[in-house]
Amino acid sequence: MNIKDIAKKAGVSTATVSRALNNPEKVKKDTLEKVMQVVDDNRYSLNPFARSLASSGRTNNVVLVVPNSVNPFFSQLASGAESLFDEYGYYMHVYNIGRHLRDPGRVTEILEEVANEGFFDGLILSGISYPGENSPLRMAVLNKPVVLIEPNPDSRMDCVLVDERTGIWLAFEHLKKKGYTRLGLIHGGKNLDLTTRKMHYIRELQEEFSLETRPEWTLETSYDSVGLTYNLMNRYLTGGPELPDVFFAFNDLLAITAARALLDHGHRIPQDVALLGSDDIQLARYFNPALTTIKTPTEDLGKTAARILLNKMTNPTLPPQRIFLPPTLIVRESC
Amino acid sequence: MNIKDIAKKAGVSTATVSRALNNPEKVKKDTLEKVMQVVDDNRYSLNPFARSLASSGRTNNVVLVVPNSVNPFFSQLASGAESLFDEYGYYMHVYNIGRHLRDPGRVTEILEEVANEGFFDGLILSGISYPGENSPLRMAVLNKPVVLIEPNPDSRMDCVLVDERTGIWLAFEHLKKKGYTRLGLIHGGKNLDLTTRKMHYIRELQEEFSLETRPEWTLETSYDSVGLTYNLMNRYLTGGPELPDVFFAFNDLLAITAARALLDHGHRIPQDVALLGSDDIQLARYFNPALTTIKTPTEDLGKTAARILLNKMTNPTLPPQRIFLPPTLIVRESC
DNA sequence: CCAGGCCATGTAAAGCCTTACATTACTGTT
DNA sequence: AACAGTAATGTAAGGCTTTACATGGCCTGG
Repeated sequence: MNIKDIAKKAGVSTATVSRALNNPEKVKKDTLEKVMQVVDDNRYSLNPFARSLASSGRTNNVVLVVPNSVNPFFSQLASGAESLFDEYGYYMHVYNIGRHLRDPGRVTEILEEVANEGFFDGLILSGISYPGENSPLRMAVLNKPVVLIEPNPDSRMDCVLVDERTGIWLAFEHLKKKGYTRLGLIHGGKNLDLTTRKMHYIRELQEEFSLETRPEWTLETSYDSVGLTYNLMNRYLTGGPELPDVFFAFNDLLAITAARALLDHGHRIPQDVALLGSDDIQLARYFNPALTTIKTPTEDLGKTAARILLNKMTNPTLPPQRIFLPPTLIVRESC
Repeated sequence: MNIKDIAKKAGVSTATVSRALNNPEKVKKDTLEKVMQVVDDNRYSLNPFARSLASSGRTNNVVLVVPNSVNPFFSQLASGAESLFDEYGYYMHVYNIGRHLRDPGRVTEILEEVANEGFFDGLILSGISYPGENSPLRMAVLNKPVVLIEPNPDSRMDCVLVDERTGIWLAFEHLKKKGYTRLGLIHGGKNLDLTTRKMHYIRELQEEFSLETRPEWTLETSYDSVGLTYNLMNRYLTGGPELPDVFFAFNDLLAITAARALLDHGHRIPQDVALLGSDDIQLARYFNPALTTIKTPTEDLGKTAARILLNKMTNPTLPPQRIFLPPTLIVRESC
């Protein structure tokens, strides 16, 4: 069933059917009704591929790629971006690359395929380290506007990032003021971008605030699985190890699960061990104890990326920009 | 830049270029290299619309429509579905209909447009009440396989649902055993499907378990905004009202925010007021106090829906099925 | 040395729509 | 009644790829 069939049945030309469906106001009322009748009777709808092909390919879709859709951080980011896209008549879809994150080759491959499928006008890549300048991805994707959120800032692309270093600086200042000196670290995987970046800044800054770290106080768990995180924390604590003054968890999800394990082992927070999170996900505030955390302006991150992409889509020749958003420290109960 | 240009530059036919790009193994090595060189030099990629048009429209994309992507419930559901799609080589994108949920007309419109864009092979609709038999959506969507999660079960479509009634039954049994008789309710909006459904079952069952409800114990907040929920709870509690024995929150997010408000007003949980949630989102277990909740087999819901859709996509003539998944009661600290 | 078969490649039709331009049908004016 | 001008509709080209079938080259075995 295609537009020709409909045209024949309605006794009009294909052009008229096309107009009836796309610009009803351009068709006389009688004709319109006649056509629509046939369309409805046959439950017909235009073939989207032919449509986009013929009309040179606008889709009104954009996609947001996230590394872990279960982390509320990315939901919030998505929510921010979406609100803007929605306002401008775009449909935002999110694609989660999660389970392949440990395999950079596969990530590139997937992105490339998604890009090739290409049923969208623009792309936002969030929290994913971007394969270098000449990667096939880059080429595949380059025909469409792309903006990056929060990766390494050294590429030549549009990106919006948060200044993690000052986030950590702020947090450390707070720790020092409160008199903490022994710093535990909880991250979710040694080889992941997020981890290495934060680690880097920590090393850079710890001396300035006289914070001591130790291998036995730095815990490797998982960004994907809170279950795993809890178990690892649990096992660690069962040994009754000597604890640091404060644990810095690399995201709030980690912080919350760690908190629970700490609590379950009878450690009070913050009296016995303090806890510092990162991100300020929505629930951070409602958790008990409420989380002290380095707030990433999550919604803003999404909105800003969306704004850039929106510009880029209407005007593809715009030069790339790089926007830094400032983190803040939210002091609550846990630290 | 199209396949013809590439073909010309490489001195081969379009068919060869097409093969080089889609089935490299069908092309002699020399030729392949020559073609790929030109492709790379020109950063060329096949036009996805023409591609899908020519190959009669397979895209390897599926979309999952959710009503609220910020609720971890749906993230988990998505995660379940995705794991299966991934296994079978499909890319799952999620579309959040969130901010339009209060306007059913708009919801239909959006779904219809998304369906018309139609760059996917199948669709899962979750937690959204489905516009009746003859709605335009139905027609728009009907060309592709659709499966429904968790809506009203009376349509003629594939759907997977959880038996909410027995969930509530189990919970009420527990409440009775524990000696609670005064039941508070926290929902997120009077006119929403989820609310009316649960309300219905509650009314049906409360007598059997001698649970008293009262207008002043039933609180209307918001499923979308935990901030709003907290504020409303806060305001409510500030009056120092007489509290029920136990609050049943219609989802865990509500439960957690309510808990926080309760705690902030000095009510101990469960000693002063107990709290019962619904869904069993991941964090429910880690919250302090750990949430007693009616567990929806969330991942399974997603997986099952995915499985049905997968079948339906390969064999569109399959008759519609309806699968019920059982909820269970997870007793933890809050009740 | 030739028939038969396979491999690599080419040719061209098919897939379905949009839209510039051409044509026809009307309306209202003079 | 004729004409101008506008509104409605039709014609057909163009958008880009896939793929069935055709072709030609080369190899193998008899």
